[in-house]
Amino acid sequence: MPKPTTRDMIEEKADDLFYETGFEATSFADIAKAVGISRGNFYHHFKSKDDILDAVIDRRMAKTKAMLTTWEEDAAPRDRIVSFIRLMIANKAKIMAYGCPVGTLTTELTKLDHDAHSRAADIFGLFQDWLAQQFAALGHGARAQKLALHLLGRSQGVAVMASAFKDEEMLTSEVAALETWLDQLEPLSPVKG
Amino acid sequence: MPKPTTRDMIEEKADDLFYETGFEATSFADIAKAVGISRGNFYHHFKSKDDILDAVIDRRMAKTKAMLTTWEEDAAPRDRIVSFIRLMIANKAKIMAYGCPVGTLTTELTKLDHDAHSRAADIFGLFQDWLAQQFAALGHGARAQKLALHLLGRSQGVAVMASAFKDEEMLTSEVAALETWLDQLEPLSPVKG
DNA sequence: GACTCCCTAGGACACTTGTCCTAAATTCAG
DNA sequence: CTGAATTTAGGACAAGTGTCCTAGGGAGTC
Repeated sequence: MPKPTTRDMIEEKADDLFYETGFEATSFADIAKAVGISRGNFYHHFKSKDDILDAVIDRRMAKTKAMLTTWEEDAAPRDRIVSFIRLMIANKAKIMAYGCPVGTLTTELTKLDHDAHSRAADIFGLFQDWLAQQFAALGHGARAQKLALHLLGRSQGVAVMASAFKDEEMLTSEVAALETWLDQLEPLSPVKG
Repeated sequence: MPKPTTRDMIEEKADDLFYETGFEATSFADIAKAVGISRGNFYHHFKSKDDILDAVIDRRMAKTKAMLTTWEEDAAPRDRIVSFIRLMIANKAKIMAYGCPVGTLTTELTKLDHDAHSRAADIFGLFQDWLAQQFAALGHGARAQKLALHLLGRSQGVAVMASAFKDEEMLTSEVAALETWLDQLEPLSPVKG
């Protein structure tokens, strides 16, 4: 595989640091040290800190889209939704340490009154639309968007509490509860079959 | 009533600013301007920024305890829990603008790896214990703590999504769903009666 | 009035911030 | 190899950070 460009490495490390320590608390010096380049070199690749943030959000949107596509390998909409729910299990350690990357970034940008806030929220939009498609395929057309938003909210709540209390049991039991919730949704009248 | 001391005013304005713009993003200069005092004057009242944070957390804990006590004027545990749920309606505007004060502070302190993180999480602990008492009084003794944590998580999820999307409809409909959830909990075998 | 003590203002401090500039190093095309 | 373009390092910059110091103002007691 081609070796990553400096720009790629800046994006990658910035992505990690924004997640782990927050956007505001991450300085150019921190990113420079993580990448292993000089501070002044940034401005050849990004013209401002906000520019890096934009790139990180783009990057997260692209990765999210790719992940959602992967989950579509499961033919059954129900299983696709389960993939989403179990993402919290897969990312358990990071969620307990830093919360949800989407939720925490969006929340921070809201408080900073930052222009990029709505673009960060658009990542939630990607999840919501994709989940709504799956719920619609399960026969919940009219309330598909609402169910998607509900599921997103439940996930966010789990992430916030699990990281606040560093409580793995809470995370796993709430994930189980979400799967039960999914399988008990009514009415079940799939579009086809 | 006695006029507030300078220390009180610092705590109050710091509390507001930490909520509205975040702990890290709030500077001494910001607080000084809000209070109307000089920057150098702080160190007569607080010996560091962390000291102000400690005072703000103490203040929030005290206000939380007072609020929980107020809610106990309702004799019925069910109504007490409803008071908690409807707090999101009462604080709708602020929640949509800044999220939940407890959740967002705890999340930020987690990322900053700040010592006060666990003290901030203790505010969640106050809510959880109080809610667990109410669930226990409703006859859910064995799973009272778990139900309390579930309800806290649901609330956090609502706050995160409502502030991300600035979606008032989501907030009100999820609050209604929580009340439905509460009234459909089983088994209902109150301790007395 | 004199004295003490608490409170306040304002500036100095060392450091970090995001940003920008310049010059050298590197890469690559001809 | 030569020359142009890209990429890099390192430092300068003004502004802002949390912290600390000192001098004076104001209230209250003897």
